Amino acid sequence: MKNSTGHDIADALGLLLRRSTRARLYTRLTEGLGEAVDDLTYPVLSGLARTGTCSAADLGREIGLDRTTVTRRADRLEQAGLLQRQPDPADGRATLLALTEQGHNIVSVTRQRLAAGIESSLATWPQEDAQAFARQLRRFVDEGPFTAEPH
Amino acid sequence: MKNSTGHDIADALGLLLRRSTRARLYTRLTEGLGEAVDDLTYPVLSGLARTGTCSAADLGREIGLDRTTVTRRADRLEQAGLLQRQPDPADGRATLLALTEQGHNIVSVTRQRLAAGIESSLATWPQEDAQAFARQLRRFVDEGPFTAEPH
DNA sequence: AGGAAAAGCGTGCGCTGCGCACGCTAATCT
DNA sequence: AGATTAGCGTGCGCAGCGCACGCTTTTCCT
Repeated sequence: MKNSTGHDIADALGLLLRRSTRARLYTRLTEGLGEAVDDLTYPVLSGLARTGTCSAADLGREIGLDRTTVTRRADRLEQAGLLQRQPDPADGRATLLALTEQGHNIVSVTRQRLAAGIESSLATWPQEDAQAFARQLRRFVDEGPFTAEPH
Repeated sequence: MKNSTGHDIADALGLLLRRSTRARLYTRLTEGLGEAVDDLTYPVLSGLARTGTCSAADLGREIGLDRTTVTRRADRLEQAGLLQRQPDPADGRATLLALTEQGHNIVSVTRQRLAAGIESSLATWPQEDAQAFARQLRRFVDEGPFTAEPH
């Protein structure tokens, strides 16, 4: 009955979440990338990079926000030239959101920043440990208790 | 140059954060625990369990919120009997926040829920893998790129 | 084929939560 | 002792969120 592993992980996870709230992490990652991209708009940018060109409603579902909220955040990003609205050629009502090249660049930069931070903090780890950890983390996240959607 | 480990971890981490935003996770964890405890008030409760009885200002620093915000959330928790205000015997101006027994119970329940969820998702793992993962995760979080405080 | 229902978008509006500024009391410094 | 500082609660303005509405286009049903 020495299985306190669940508690250990819960503790570490709690600490991780406390440290890297979306707000905190994204604020830090997007520092100095222009006024339009901050902790609120970045999820839209990043989500769009993940899904590829799509509608605001779809993107909203992806990142867990209301359609209208996405629209407004997208407004800011569009005005800054990071994002572009295109009429859907297949559907006259629909408006597609598409990253511009500049938008893709921003996402690249932030992702690079995050990966670099992680790698530098892994610098002292034996490489095989780091790789094992990466695999396990991936598996944990995929199978984990947070897999189910909000509803 | 095969070191894409940083990117792998960054991806998994991104997914994890997307799934377990404070709002989502805490909403789920606090389900059915009464009207006073939700994703907003729970961090106060949980933080107070961590720090022990302390002032609202201190607690605010701990959980990254403004003093006044903590005060207001604490109001709700106090009204529900989960938390109690005590005049600081050593300082006439100060007001200490202290969990009631009922408050401690709530925290226990949510922590148990989280640990149980994690353990069940680890059920298929070899025990030594799970323990190794717990150790590595703990180390990663402690040394990690998110250690530094916001300012 | 054509009218009704549904889907998609943007915007007006009310609600909520946050943090700053103020006023007050108590402690600390000179 | 008088002045400054620290701590608390509350009033207030601001920002973001999501619902509801009006509009256009598509889809469905007869």
